[in-house]
Amino acid sequence: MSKPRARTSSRRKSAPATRAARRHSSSAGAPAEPVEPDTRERILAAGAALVGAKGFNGCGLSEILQRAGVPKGSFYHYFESKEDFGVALIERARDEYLDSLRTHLGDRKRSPLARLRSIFEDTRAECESNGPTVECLIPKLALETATLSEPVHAAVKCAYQQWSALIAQVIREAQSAGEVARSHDPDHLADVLVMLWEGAAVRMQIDRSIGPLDDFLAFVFDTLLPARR
Amino acid sequence: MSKPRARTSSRRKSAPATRAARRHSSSAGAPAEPVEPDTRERILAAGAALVGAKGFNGCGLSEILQRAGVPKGSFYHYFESKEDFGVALIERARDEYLDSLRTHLGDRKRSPLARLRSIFEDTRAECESNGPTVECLIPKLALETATLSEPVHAAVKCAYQQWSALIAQVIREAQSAGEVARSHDPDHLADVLVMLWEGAAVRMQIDRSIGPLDDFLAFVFDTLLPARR
DNA sequence: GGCCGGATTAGACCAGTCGTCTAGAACTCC
DNA sequence: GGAGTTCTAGACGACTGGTCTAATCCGGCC
Repeated sequence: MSKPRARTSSRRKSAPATRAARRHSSSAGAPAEPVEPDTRERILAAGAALVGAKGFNGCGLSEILQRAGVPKGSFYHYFESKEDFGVALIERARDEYLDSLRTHLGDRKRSPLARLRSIFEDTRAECESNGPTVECLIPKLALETATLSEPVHAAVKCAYQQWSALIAQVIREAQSAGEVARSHDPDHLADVLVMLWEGAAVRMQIDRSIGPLDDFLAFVFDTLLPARR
Repeated sequence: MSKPRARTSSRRKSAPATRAARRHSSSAGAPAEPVEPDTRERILAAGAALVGAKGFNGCGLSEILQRAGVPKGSFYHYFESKEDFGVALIERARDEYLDSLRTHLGDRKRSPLARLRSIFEDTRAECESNGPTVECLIPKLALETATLSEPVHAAVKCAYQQWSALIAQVIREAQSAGEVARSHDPDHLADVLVMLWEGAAVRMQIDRSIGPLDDFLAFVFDTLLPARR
């Protein structure tokens, strides 16, 4: 029953987008793109939007490709299978998110606690403007496919570990700076923050309101972290 | 784009299960079902297992029906559509969970805090024995379909509100009994607990370990609730 | 017994699924 | 200019998806 499955993990094969096809208009949307993004990225972007909205199994390849303005034949040039595509989607979302995290956390002009706070408030602001529909792709894909596909599972797990580690690091700095009670174990506290944030994000989608994110911020920064002892 | 969609919300059409269903209990009470469970319930049970494992869009009707030993033609006698079936799935999971919650919380022989703790520890124990794969159907379906289907969304939302309300209630009792710091607002605290638990459940599936649930228990009952101030 | 009418089932139906495959266009490098 | 690689193009196939209509079952009624 199970397909043969071609072991290799994936990892963008090289730099396939030589010069990024100039012609080939057909692109429905993009009005003034300086250099139109390479095909692979276009597929991923369309996929992220669609999968975020309708789930991984909820949308078909054809739909994604049509939205990306890319023919089917190209898809299988860049990805081995839909599953492989899912992994790429997660890696992309993870890299994007972790990069933004590192940017915030590396801002030495602010105190560690302020930096920590900023990463959550930033997302909150984004959700406020884009509507609470903004989807966290990762938990979504995680719940939907993690039980089925080992590669997807691995990608998700890795994303969470890195995320937790970054938070733990800034907590340590905040403790050194005396901004956070030393009684908290940084690693456990980081896990708690990540879990709570995750839960808030899920709840936000359910309530269709950013209220849960506000609850998160209020609880974490007004109650939890400043706690004596 | 969107299908015509047959207006009526759903709500089990009447009493389709003529005799078969011993009036389809619904009042959880039903002790021992001598007669084999009615068809509708069999479909729901099979669906819960399969959807929990593979997602709502990840498994087809035929698969569910085959597992339930019910012919395909019968499905549309009991449900209007697959979406309607999804709603029923959620309502079933919600009723089951909330009932078990009420049982625990109504146990007057224990202190409010002990009761609160027991509902989480109970699930933890269950996950430990059944493997961490145990799926919370509700968040899964919520993330997967809530953006698409209004009825599903409503069912999920309702489930969370009731859940939160139950937790808030027992927190109030615990505060009256002096077991939990009064500085916490019961409603907000309940939301935080629910979010955190939700996040822990998601994380459990990702880590494939009940570690996150233990982190939850330790954090909530050793650190958060006993907090002075 | 003959008939009726609702409950239940069987299976056809087609749109849509993922994935394959062959042609050829576009570009690079010799 | 020509050879070779990369990428695009989209028809195609095998299959499954959810849905629905037409037939069957079965107990009750005259």
